[in-house]
Amino acid sequence: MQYNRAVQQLHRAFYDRDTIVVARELLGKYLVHTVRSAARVGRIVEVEAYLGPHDRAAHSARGVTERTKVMFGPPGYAYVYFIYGMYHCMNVVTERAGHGAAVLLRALEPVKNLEGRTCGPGLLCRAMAIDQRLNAHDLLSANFHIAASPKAEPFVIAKRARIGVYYAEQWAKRHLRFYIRGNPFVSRP
DNA sequence: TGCACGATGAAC
DNA sequence: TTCATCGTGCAC
Repeated sequence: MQYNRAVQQLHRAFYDRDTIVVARELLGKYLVHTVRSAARVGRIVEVEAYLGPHDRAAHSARGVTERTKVMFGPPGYAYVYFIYGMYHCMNVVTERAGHGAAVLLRALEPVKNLEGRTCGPGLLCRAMAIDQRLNAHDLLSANFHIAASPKAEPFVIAKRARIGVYYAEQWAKRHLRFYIRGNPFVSRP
């Protein structure tokens, strides 16, 4: 894989924009986590946008807490949380500090050094070796970041309702899940 | 200090 | 449809 971090790593300004725009543009980008000098790389094929405290489905809807404070921090940081007693989920914090928005990464297409399934937020974190230790980690770093893909292949973006947020009333119905149409690694096409 | 439940995934 | 499994948030 041709890869030049200096050229391809996304900058802070990428994340400091409207959350839906960031969510859509994260599709096709490469998530990179280097573990024991081996770069694990996956192409992002499915995401969900969580818009802020007004979004009833977002963790930030409960306000600033010990867990959600990262979501209210500056953009371009990882928000990693533990769920159902066994899985981790990874988000990318968006918009300016205090806003409380983030994009959940739901599925990856394996590119390099990935073993096991990567379709679904829990499996994705397991394959990428992402856990609580990476919570609040800056994504503008050498070992953990997101980069533009070396060869941008064209794709069509599909949008659907988010998964597992049935309790969020009208917010449960909004089409804030985005994925690459036809990609076999999407968790729920 | 206790307890209900969840941005999941796998089995049945 | 059910269950594993435990941190978080809020009630008491």
